[in-house]
Amino acid sequence: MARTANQSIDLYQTLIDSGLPARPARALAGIDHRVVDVEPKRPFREMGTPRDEVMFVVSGLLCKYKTDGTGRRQIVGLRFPGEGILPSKGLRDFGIQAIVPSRVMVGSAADLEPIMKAHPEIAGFFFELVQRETRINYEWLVSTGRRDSTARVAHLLLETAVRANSDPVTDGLANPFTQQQIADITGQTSVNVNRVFADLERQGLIRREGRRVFFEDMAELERVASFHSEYLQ
Amino acid sequence: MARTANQSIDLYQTLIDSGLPARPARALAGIDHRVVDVEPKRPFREMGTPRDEVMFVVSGLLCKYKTDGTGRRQIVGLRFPGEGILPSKGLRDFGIQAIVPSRVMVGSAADLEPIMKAHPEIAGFFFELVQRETRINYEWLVSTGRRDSTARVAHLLLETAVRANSDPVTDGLANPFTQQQIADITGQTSVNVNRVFADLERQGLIRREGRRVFFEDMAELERVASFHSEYLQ
DNA sequence: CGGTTGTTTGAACTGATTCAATCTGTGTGG
DNA sequence: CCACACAGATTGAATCAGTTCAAACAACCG
Repeated sequence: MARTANQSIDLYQTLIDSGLPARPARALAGIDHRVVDVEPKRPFREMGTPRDEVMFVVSGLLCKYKTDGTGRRQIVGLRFPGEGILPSKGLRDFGIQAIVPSRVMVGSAADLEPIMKAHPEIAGFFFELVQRETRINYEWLVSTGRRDSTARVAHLLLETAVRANSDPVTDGLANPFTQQQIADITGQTSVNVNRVFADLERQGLIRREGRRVFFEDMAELERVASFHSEYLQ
Repeated sequence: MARTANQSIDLYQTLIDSGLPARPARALAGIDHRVVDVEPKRPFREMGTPRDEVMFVVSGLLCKYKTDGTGRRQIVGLRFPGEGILPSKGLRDFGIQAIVPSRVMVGSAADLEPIMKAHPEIAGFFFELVQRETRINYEWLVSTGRRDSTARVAHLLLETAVRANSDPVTDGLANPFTQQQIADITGQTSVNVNRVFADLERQGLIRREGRRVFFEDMAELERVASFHSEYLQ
């Protein structure tokens, strides 16, 4: 049960920033937990295992993924620092993997329960977290269902910039994804994602320096992506 | 505030069936509410309106939908009888419409709050409801992102049969959707949905009598759809 | 019966996939 | 510091799944 004051403070601050009052935030951040370093490329949690853990991402980036009948992968959710994966009854119907090397706080659902009883605000807090994820999910569904490939990629970039809390115009977005991962999120092939990136750059909407992406024309980018940030709260 | 004993008993029973204990179920079903008849084709709730209502579908079928930049519609969720739409902070980022004529119980979030305080089990109950919807959402994301058009339609039919609680082999599934609506769910065009239906029938996987669909080869249908019912609980 | 909504079909087209090859950057060991 | 390996990015050509447009057909309903 490794725990450092530093990491707990990070989580506490994150919870506060997410709108949880101080007392329940302290209780939640103080829960007995491990801090795990997760490497990309190897599965962290497999599909079909029990969902008896609370997780909060301290740093890095996790994804939830599923696989269709023919083995093609679809990433169904992302978890940025401060976001969590809550426990539930039954088994996990998704796998969890890191996109970049990540640090994750992992506690047990059993330890969480008494704290939720003692601090009823936590239930409402979790509820709002889940609602936000649902809104993101809906937006992803619109992307994969109705937007063309350019709009999908642009939308993901804009969403990532907001969720990663970066300033993509001046600093550029430190794009954490490989083109294959973007394909797995947006429901395309990596080949096409590559062509979309080239298009976006040719049109002057973005500029690339290695993985880093600068948003050269934010307004136009948001227009082609039909991106409206309100769903991120 | 129209309310009949009959309808309240329906909701009560539904809540019980969904796993809520008797006392909180009675309290929840007894909340002050209207029973609204919703007609298809005209919007019931518009996007951008406050999410200050609890709704439970008594009969019929509702959908949540969004629209992409070019006005193309994507249905992002369905609500079968016994399923609900919970309140949240902020504005609705989706519209609500009926697929078939529906009866909906509508209460106010303000009335819900004291009842949730008095019956803490309700929070957990709601949480599990939302988790189930999230699992369905993930499955839809895999469909629109990775499955081919045949698998998408087949998957929707199988999911609908389970959620509508019908026996699609002997009785047939009373398919509530127009082909345009199936297209709006699966991210296709109605023309292609039509061709997929014809294909499925030609392959002997389904048989159609008007809107009604009989599943002639359940095992094969589940295989082509990569459908595993566990995510529906 | 006429109007409306939904289904079916055909033909042309196109966005995205597939397959395959090449290129680039980064890290590793000698 | 170079040679090599490896992962990821890029490009081209052929193919195909699904769209688009347009028209015909069927079912339903007042």
